[in-house]
Amino acid sequence: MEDREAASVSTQKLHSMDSLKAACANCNLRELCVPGGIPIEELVKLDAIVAMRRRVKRGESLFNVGEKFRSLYAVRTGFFKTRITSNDGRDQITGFQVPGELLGFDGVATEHHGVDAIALEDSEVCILPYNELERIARDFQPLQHQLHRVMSREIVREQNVMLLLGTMKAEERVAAFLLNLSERYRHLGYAANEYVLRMTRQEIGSYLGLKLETVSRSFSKFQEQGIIEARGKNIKLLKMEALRKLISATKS
Amino acid sequence: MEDREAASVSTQKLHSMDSLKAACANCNLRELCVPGGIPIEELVKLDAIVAMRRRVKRGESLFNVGEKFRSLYAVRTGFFKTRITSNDGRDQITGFQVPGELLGFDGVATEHHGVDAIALEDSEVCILPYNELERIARDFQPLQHQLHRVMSREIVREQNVMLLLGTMKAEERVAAFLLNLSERYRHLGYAANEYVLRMTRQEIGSYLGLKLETVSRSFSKFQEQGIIEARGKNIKLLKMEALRKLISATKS
DNA sequence: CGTAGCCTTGAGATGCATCAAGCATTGTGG
DNA sequence: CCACAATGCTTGATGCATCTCAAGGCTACG
Repeated sequence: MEDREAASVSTQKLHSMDSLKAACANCNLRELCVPGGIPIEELVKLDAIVAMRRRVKRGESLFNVGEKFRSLYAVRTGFFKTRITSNDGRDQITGFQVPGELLGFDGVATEHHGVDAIALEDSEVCILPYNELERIARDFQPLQHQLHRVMSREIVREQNVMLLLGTMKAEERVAAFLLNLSERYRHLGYAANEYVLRMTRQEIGSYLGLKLETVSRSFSKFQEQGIIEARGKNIKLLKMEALRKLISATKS
Repeated sequence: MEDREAASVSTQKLHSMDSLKAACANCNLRELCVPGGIPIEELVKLDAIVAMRRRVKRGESLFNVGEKFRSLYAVRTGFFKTRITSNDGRDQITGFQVPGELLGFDGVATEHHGVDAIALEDSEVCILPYNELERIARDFQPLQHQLHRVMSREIVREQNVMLLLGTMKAEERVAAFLLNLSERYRHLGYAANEYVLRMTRQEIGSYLGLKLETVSRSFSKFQEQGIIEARGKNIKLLKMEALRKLISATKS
């Protein structure tokens, strides 16, 4: 419930010399800046408000349920999970976030965060104060539109997770998960067919609505079939086409 | 893929005399207008762009996957479902919409609709042309903020559905569904403990990730226990507290 | 080097899906 | 207005996918 930005030691104001280029030029702020083709003079304005950074160590949270919502966060480096918890203590991972992705939209509705955001490795985020973001979005239409696009994309992503949770079998879910991660790593410029998982089997299971044993068994089965190689958290996708077939095996 | 607004016979321009009051004063446009406490002069602007209506008969669709996105829709009267479909033909209902709620946010990201929206009874919607909505949101901060709140609320709603699909047992899901409908009817000024379902068992099942037989059995069981009375689509909630207990029966 | 967390694998239990049959309700055309 | 067809709903019997419980091995970190 506290205002962490004010208190956090790891929050730092960038030197103004840096800030012109730093935030949106060097930063992987793909989601907000890149797709709109935002011109340089507007990037400067954005830079001005995105000048704050914050480091979050592995296992620590960026924000927690109930905290006052003030900012969105753009992942610069690292890896996060978001987690929702019900009254009676059930929880579910609602997403994993990689560099370039935005966090915190759940807080806009109620002005309080509705999920926990937890770093799965040492990470760094850009802080985007939400009031200021709304202000410059009013003056600058492409940014406004881009902001709406990102929120809409999150809605669409969640609808697809609902489809996965509501209709797919365990192995199909795991295959879809592996391919989704692959696609996102590729998009970041990393290898699409070989990566290191940042989350545990139990976290994968929580996201997919499965128990960790079921995730493990799916991995083992794919490995027997020669579709993947899984040594702990090291994953190689040997037959991506076979994985794709698994999730689109025409059900009436 | 067609531009229905232009072609539809049931779309009608309101008389300008009416339009001053009609759209946001008489209309149940709760989500966008009411919570912000939007002043009358701004309501006039909103009215100007919301002057178009459209009727959708039971069973017909308001929009379909792949259609060009141009507008959001506010349900004035009636009842809708939204449905997502995967490549291989699996589908899932992603939500039910009652009067006052907005439809179509999934289209903003890609400029094409990602779900089908289908009327479950004869319905009427207000058409909110999206470009114009963005334009006046730029000039009028409370509307901008309200728009963001509504999108955020949709994100939060979907996260809660993910939690339901990922962690709850069949009867818990059905109980949660009945209570959720109850709450929304209450909010519309109807009885909270007695209502008529507008959707089939199979549609409820699709939304909850269950088969229709399982939904039916849950209803029957609740009825045996005296918690509800279910005669076809007529539902009475006799013991709301018991229903609430069902969904928060402390799981470790 | 030791310990705690993480992962794998097996065996058995169970909740939900599937298949099937009959009943109820709604809408339609005679 | 009635008869009938189509659609929706309920209930039972059976099968199977995934969970649960358990044990042992692996890995990473202090």
